[in-house]
Amino acid sequence: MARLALKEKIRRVREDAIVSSVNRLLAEKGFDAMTVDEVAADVGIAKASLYKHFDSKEQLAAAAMVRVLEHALEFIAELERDAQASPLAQLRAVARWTMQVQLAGEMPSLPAQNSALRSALVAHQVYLGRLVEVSDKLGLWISAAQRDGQLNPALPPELVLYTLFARACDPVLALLRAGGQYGDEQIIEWLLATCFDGLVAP
Amino acid sequence: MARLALKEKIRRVREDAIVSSVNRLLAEKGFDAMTVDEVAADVGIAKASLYKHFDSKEQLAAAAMVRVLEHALEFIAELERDAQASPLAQLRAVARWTMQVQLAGEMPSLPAQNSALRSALVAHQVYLGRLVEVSDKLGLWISAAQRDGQLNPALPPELVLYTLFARACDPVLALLRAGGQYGDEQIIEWLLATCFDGLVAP
DNA sequence: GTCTATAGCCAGATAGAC
DNA sequence: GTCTATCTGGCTATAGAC
Repeated sequence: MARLALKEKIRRVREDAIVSSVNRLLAEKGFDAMTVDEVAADVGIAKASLYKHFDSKEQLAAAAMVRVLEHALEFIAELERDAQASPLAQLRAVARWTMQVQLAGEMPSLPAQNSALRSALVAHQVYLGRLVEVSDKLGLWISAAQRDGQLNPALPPELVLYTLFARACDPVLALLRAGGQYGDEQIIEWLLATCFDGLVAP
Repeated sequence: MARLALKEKIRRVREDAIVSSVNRLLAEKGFDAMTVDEVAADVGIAKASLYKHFDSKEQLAAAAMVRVLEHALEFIAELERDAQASPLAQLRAVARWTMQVQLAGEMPSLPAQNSALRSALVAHQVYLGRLVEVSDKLGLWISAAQRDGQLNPALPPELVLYTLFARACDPVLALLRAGGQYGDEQIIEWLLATCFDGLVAP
């Protein structure tokens, strides 16, 4: 029994290291440019060993997405402890968090059009489950903020949700940073402003 | 002389057909998923003939981008004829146009992270020239709108420019359409609203 | 310039020994 | 489960006849 548990622990640690490498490489180069050889080299194991843990490149990407979603759920759970904050403030905090993750080079970037990847993701029960959890949590805040008159009630809640998700992989972040003129915090504040308050004058 | 001009005309028509196919395929599947074989089959010529016109897959993509930028410049030129319109209205019109192009399946989608493609693009003089032209035209309107107090003057003009470019390939558009509940015009109006006025209540 | 046929390469996945 | 070595398929690009 103890030996089985130990092996299981070792397996989890190894898979955690794999997912960390995948997560970083996905953030750096994107799904298509990332190769399984690179992942194996980065982890420091042979490619064949990788395939003992994950069946395909798509499964690797799914595992990375699951990790990100679980981190998001942890962050959301922390926010929920503060019952004082308004729903709008909570949504802004989540958006800020996603931008910080992106600037830290830890947000996997998956092509929306890769069909093999898409079908693997929609068939991935764990991924789907986490995605629904996050969507439900955010959906509650969105509805509340619209009832309170903080968010524009004319917008469908799904539009608000998709917009927040899209800001998590907004290319504007990387473009502004590439300019090199502004600090990360300044960039995030500006993007939050354009996301929630728009481009027009206040 | 006449024969040379005729051959030149034929060449242009053929290359125009090629670029049309590339443009559509890039919009449908993206750069990585598009294969040169598909392009050749779509145009109805052999792959080797394709390579007589364009040196590489990257050059094909660049040609498609040049065409889109030239269409944008034409649209901007039309807008400039209406001296009555405010700079903000002009920018909204441009943003609406990019979304219409996207929904029509005519907006090429290039991965931001493909390095071979990026280096080919930054070395492509015609592409760079058109990109600068569009940026300059929009930059004038952005500055004017900020002076008028229509656009938030606290935002750097480049941030506004990047934000408009990003809306031209916003995944939210496709997500909302995939839901199937709303018409294209409705979707565009909502996205324009979130882009310029933000998510918060008016 | 157009075609058929193929070179050359690379990346995902696997066989089989240990 | 880990490794080395290899298979396999698909893709970009080109050779060479016409």
